[in-house]
Order: sequence, then C-alpha cells, then structure tokens
Amino acid sequence: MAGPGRGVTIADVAARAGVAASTVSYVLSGKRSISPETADRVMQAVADLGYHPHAGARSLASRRAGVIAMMLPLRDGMHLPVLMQFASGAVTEARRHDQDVLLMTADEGPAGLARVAASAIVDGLILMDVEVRDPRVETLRRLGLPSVLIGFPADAEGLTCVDLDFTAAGSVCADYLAERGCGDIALLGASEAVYARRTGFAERVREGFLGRSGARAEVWPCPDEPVSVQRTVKELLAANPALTGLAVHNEPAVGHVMHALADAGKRVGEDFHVVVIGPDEVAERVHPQLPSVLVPAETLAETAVRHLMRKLDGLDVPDSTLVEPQLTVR
Amino acid sequence: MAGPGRGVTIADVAARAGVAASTVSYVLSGKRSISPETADRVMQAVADLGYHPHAGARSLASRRAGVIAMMLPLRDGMHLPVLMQFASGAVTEARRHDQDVLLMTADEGPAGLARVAASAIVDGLILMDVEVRDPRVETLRRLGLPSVLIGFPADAEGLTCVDLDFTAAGSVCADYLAERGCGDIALLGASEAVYARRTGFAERVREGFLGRSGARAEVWPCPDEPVSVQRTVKELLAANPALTGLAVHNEPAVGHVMHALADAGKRVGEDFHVVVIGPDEVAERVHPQLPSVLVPAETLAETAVRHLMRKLDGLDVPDSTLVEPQLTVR
DNA sequence: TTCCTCAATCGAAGCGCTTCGACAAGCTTC
DNA sequence: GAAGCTTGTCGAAGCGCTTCGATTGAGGAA
Repeated sequence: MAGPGRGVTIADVAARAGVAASTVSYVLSGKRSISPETADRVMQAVADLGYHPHAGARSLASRRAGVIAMMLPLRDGMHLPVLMQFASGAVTEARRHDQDVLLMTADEGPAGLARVAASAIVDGLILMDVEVRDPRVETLRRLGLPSVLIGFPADAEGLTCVDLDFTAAGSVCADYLAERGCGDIALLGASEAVYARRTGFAERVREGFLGRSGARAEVWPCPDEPVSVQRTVKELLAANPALTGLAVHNEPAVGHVMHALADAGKRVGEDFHVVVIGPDEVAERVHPQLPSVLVPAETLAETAVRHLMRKLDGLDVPDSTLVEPQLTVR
Repeated sequence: MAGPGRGVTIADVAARAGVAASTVSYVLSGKRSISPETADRVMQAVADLGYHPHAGARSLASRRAGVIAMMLPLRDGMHLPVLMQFASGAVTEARRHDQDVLLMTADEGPAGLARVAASAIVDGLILMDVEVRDPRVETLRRLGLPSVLIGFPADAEGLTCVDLDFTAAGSVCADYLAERGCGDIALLGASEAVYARRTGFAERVREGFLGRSGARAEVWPCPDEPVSVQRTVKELLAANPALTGLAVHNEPAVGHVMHALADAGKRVGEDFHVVVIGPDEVAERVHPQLPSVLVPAETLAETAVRHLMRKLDGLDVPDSTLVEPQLTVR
C-alpha cells in the first residue's frame, strides 16, 4: 500500500484518475464544483495511492500551513498536569479542524513569535498563561498573527482572550462553604510569587470569594514548602479559632494543609470543611477526598482552538470568553 | 523593524546585499564557500530585514521540513507531569538543533504516522511510551520514517530505543533499603492494568529489585484507588509482620500508602523505610518526604532528540540506550 | 437556429526556496 | 605562458501544490 517508493504526488493521482492535477486539487478542496463521477474517480485514486498533499508545497502555494502554534509556559510553579491536559486538548481539537499543532515554549519569547510568523510555519497561535504584563503581547499585536490568549493581559484591547471565570470560582467556593453551614471562612491562596506575577487571576478569585462571603471571610497567601504551609495554617487557626471552612487555591499545598488541620484536631468533612481550586488529582489524593473547582483545561483549550479557527476563516469571535467554573463534590 | 508589511523573501535580502538569491542561500546554509565580505553584507541584510526563510518553500526545495513530530500517549494512568517534562525537554533540545516540534497524540495511531510521513510535514518522529505490542511499530518500520522510541517493543530489531534502566532502578531501591538496615522488604508495584500493558517496564523493576534483595523480598501489584491501596498495604503488613522496608512504584498510591503505614503505627524514616519510583513532586508532597528514583524525563527527551538528529544527518546511533537511574535522598 | 449562460475541466503561472552546472577570475605548476 | 585548479558567484531549473483565466460543451432563452 505504500505506493512505488517515496512521494506520491498530485500528478500521480491525476494520472490514475485521468484528470488534470488542478481537478484533483479542486476535488480535495471543494473550491470549485466537480461532477460526482470525476470526484469519485479522484477519491478512489487518492485512496489507492495513499496520497497526502505535501505540506510544504501546499503551504507555499496556498499561504496556509495547516498548523497552529501553541506556546506553553515552562516556568516553575505552573502545574504540569494542567498544562498537559491543555496541550492534549488543543491537539485533539485542532485535528478535528485538520490542523496540526506546533509546540513552543515560552522561553523563546517574543523572538520566537517573530520567527514563526515570518517563516509562515504556522497560521496562528495560542498563547498560554498570559500574564498581566506580558512582553509577548506587544509583539503579537505588531505581527498581526492571528492568535488567542489564555489569560488576560492588562491591555487586552483588540486581542482574543479566554480564561476560567476565576471570580465565579471564588464565589462558588464561598457558596459551598456557606451551604455546609460554615460561618467564618478563609481563602488560602497562592504563594506571594504567584500573586506578584499574575495579579489578575489570583485577585479575581479573591474578589469572588469575598464578594459572596462578606466580612466573615479572610484571605491568606500561602507558600509552597511543606513546613511553611503547616505554619501558615497554624497561624490562620490561631488568628481565627471560630474558623470552620477553608478554600485552598494552591495545588502543592493541599496535602500539607490537610495534615496541619488533622494535627490541629479538625475533622475535615465533619466539623470543618475544605474546598480546593485546582486539578482533580490534587483533591482526590488526600484523605478524605475534597470537593474542588478545577481549571477546565480541556474546555479552555478547545475554546481557544475553535476561536482561532474562526479567526483564520475570517469570522469574528468575542474578545473575551469566560468559562464557567464547575464544582465537583466527592 | 517589521519590514515593509508581509513577507520578506530571499530576493529582498539578495537585492539589499547586492548578490544573487542563491548566494544568500549559500551564506545561510554554509553549503558553499562564500567570501567573508559578501557573507557579512548578506547577514547584515538578513538582520536589517528580519528575514526568516519561508518554511514551506524551504521544505519543498530541500526535502527537509525542520520539524520533528512527537507522539504522546493520552491514555489514563499515564502520569501527566512526566509527559509534560518530556515534551518540554524535547522542544528545548530540538530548538538547539533549529528544529520545531509537532505534537501528536497516540490516538491518531498508525494512520497518523502515515499521514505525517506522506505529507512530509516532519522529518522524523519520537514515539513516547511504546508498549511491548505496539501497532505503531510495524507501520513505522514500513514507512521508513526516521524515528526514536521511548520504551522497548517486543521486537526492537532495527529500531532506535531509549528508556530508563528500570532494572537498575529496582536494584537501586533494594540497595537503599538494605543500607538502611531493612531486612524484609517489598515492592509495591503498579496496578494490574499497567502490568498487563507494558510487561517490559514493570517486570524489569521487579527483576532488578528481586535480583538484589533475594528471598527476603516480595512484589505486590497495587491498584490506584485510595481504599484499595489501604487494604493492600494492610494485607501486606499482615502477611509479613517483620517488614521494615517498602519500595513504591505507583505514583497515585504513594500518599495513601503513607496513610496506611501511619495507621499501622509505622514511623517512616525511623523504624520503617520507604522509597519511591516516580516523579519528584510525588515524593515531596507527603510527610515525611521520601527518597525517590525519578523517571528522568528531560534526559530521556534530550537523548531521544539527539539521536533523532543524528539519524537525520545520516550518522549512526546505538539501537538501544538505557539511562542510569538516580536516587534522590530527601 | 443563434446567442448566452453556466457547469466542469484544463493548462500555465507562480509561491520562495535550494541546488546544479557554468563561468569568470586569480592561483599554481611546469 | 598555456594548462589546470580553486574560489566565489550567478542563473535557471525545479520541488508539489493552488489558483486564475481560458476553453469546451450542454442547456435555455429568444
């Protein structure tokens, strides 16, 4: 089935179907009407020969590469499983649109964007984990390369952005704890470093949380290291002995928080309630398992890819898309 | 700096440097000798115009795309962070060789391989998480697409494979426990499903472990779910009350194993020792933190990419490369 | 019947690059 | 000082595809 060695070309297909090469092209692209009989013969030849158009030739002639780039952050502190879900979700969705995905890392920075734009190796771009002040954003605007951002930079004017509705996520957590009858509650947030970097994202959770729970709630940033986590939790409990509910928005800390609570004699799920903002595994791998609001990586990826496809087709898309958070109770 | 709108071509560079287009090409590729003065002028023009060769045109003319594909598994049970490390390691290394990386998912299967091979969209391929009986392997052989596999299929004849030396990893764990003075020890392995799928990998750990520790060791498969883990550990302890050391080769189970041991009154790090085969975070996010042998994803990825580059350059590479395990004590 | 339209197809002209052969100079080498 | 090498450069021929007229024949309108 591999054909006669290397390289089945459109000419081979045309010869076998007894038509011109351009006709084959039109059958495949559907850009001009072709009689059903001819189309059938062509498709048969395509199948017989196992023909796939040469990507380079196609991109050269049509000015469409059929590839989109995805730039992932590599920084410490990013939660890897979420990135991976994101990447695979994007690939899966892209394939539905007959596109491939080129993987880039954020350390290529603006120069990397310029490179892929100029070399026309991709038609568009998805930029993950965009920060409030992101040097890539300006380059992106200048290049005019069709793109979708995950996250919201300070100035999102004219850009297409997608993200989880973190404000709503904060509210959902506050509501959950309220429903469990918790009076005084707190939000244990990310490390200071994360707050410093992406105010937008952490701040929005905070606002959503406080907005719903009012004066009886407080927010504490929280470091990642086990010992510091334990200390932070102790301080939190000491500062507010009436505390009965906690939302944790800090993946690596969850396990240690649970330990600290156990040490302090809190029985989670009974006289004390905890809800996690983070991936499923984190909430599942502690005892007892916790309810959680996950970052819906796959949904975000799919949305981003779909929006990018629309832009490539010249259709318009909303500037800003917020995905609703979903609480999973365990 | 963005040049006069879209598309700086080699002709623009040639005109600005006052040479023929072919000369620019030779300067850039180094395939013919060019006088230093001319080369300088050309490079200056390239920089001035921000020229990057059109990837499609280049691939069409040179029959080299400058892109490699990486096919990642998406199956449940794969540990996502490791995949992500792998992917980013591969991208980083590939960029050092001026190559880009196309991301594919294993669910495209053999047809996906045929597609990328026929469309010449990539020059070579890295296949992750190859199983003992992998349907992609036969296709790969038939296509003759340069490739490197991570993992060892049953018949690796003529293929280039790279993997962690799992046998050595098993031995390292046994040695560690022996050094801590543990007499009776056990290996708590992966779930039955994993064993069923990739005998090679799990079996080799087992052999390494048993080979070093002899008759006083035993191997138990272990499911992923919290409750089953707890039960398995209880049974294990009941079956061998003299047990003082445990190697755990099952990422999701580690946290629950620690709980079960605590429940059974074992003080890990004092009268009982545990070592993990798995990623750092898993060993770090339990209390106390555990020593571990990690799957060196980045190293494997780099090695795989380097081997693939050599193959693309027509150099030869070893059929089989085993990376030495490294024990991290915490 | 003649003219016009429309559907179906063909042929040729590129897309931007690499590479091959040719060709001037400037060197050796006897 | 003619013959032969090198070295540096150019021009042209493609790589395999898409796309833009042009062309043909059939059907409908007049």
